[in-house]
Amino acid sequence: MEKKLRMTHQREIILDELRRCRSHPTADELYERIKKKLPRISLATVYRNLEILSEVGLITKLEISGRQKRFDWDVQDHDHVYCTECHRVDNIPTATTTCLPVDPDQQKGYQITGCRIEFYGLCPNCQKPRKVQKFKGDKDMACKSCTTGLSDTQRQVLEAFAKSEEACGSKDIAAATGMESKKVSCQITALKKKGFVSSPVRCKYEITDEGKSQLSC
Amino acid sequence: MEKKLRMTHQREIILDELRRCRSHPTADELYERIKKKLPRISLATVYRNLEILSEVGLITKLEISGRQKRFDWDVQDHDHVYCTECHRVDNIPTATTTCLPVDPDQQKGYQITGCRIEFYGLCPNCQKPRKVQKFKGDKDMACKSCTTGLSDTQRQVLEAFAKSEEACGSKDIAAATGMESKKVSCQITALKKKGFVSSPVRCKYEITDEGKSQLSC
DNA sequence: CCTTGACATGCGAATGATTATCAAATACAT
DNA sequence: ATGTATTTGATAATCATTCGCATGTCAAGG
Ligand SMILES: [Mn+2]
Ligand SMILES: [Mn+2]
Ligand SMILES: [Zn+2]
Ligand SMILES: [Zn+2]
Repeated sequence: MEKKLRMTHQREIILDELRRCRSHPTADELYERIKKKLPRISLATVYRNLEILSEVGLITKLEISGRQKRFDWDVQDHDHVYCTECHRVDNIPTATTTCLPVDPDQQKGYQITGCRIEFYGLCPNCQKPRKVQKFKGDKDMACKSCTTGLSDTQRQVLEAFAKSEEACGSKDIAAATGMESKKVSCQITALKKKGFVSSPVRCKYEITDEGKSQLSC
Repeated sequence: MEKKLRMTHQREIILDELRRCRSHPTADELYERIKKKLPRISLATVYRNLEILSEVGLITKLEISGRQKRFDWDVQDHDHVYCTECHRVDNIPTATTTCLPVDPDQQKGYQITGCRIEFYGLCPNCQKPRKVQKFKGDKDMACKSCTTGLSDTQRQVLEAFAKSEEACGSKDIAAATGMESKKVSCQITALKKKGFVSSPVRCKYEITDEGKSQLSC
């Protein structure tokens, strides 16, 4: 009573496109590439087929911890590393399979059917001196606030404040600079710590004299 | 310049409640338990605090492949198994740490900072002859539809529909039966295929005469 | 006591990834 | 060629999680 698969054009292209990827694309990345060949394809179709193809074992679905699923044309059993900064995923050769910490089949009453090993760290790109760093929350900002200068982003935010006649919120700055408001509010917090902006009213901020002088450096 | 944490009542209760859990609850499960002590607490507060507590190392955040995050009061380094059927998560003692397949630090140019090992399989409960089975997609349902009868779960759902005056959605049934709504909607799909429920409007279902007669067997 | 300001909370709305729904199109066994 | 089960595209729904914001709390200092 297995339902049989049809080889539709879209299914073929999806498989083909994944196979010519050396990387481990997400459904969405694949969708973007496939749209060039099949402009009318739906994202749902991509998801559907990746699911089906992995069910029948033509491709592998990678479930990297807590993030987007990725897909692999390589159905051989192998492990992966992912970069905690840019989320890139690569294959990684593990020492030997005989070395796997697999305990006797029955553990805690579980009937174990598999094991996933994930390494994580920084990819070659992200090891380089921080450039387009992802936000890491307050910790990062604390570091930055130790330095005397202003990051490009902070300067941008501060300049937006300088242009404003009255105290304004993070949303206004976001609109003025085109930055994400999340990022903006982080920057505001940092600027506030440095004393370059102050908050006359809750959730509203304005540039301080210190901030103004900072800008003119 | 680290921001200092306050031990608020809700934070205390959240930590306390997690610590008295032998399991690895999700934020939502914890929220449900905590609501009994703090009925006015917000789910966002639970999330926020679990995040903060794990950041400062008082608890551990588990990122089990592709599903809900779970939390662990135990900050010792240890591995986990999860059941592919019911998604329960348990600790699992691995043979010896010396046996980990950790290759030399530099692999593929990655600077590896960690490794996660996840075992999966069937928990003791789910090894028993299928009872409260999780959805497995159409394949499973096709099988079920070959059988003449109704599973316990399906009967439960169908009974809930029988009690309803008007067409209702999976959420309503979930509420009425106390089942997960995801599970419910799978059951509805199966029931629809069997012709025991029909969909007068998108996303709303009602019991059919066939369904009613099925119930009276 | 009465302010302040940093930190926290509750609420609701937003987000992002994925899945479900359903009418219309299509593949493919007969 | 035809009937029908499968598949598609478009879109709405779902689910877990996070964000924005007004409000609340509390320790420290007038
Ligand atoms: Mn791979
Ligand atoms: Mn544990
Ligand atoms: Zn990277
Ligand atoms: Zn189980």
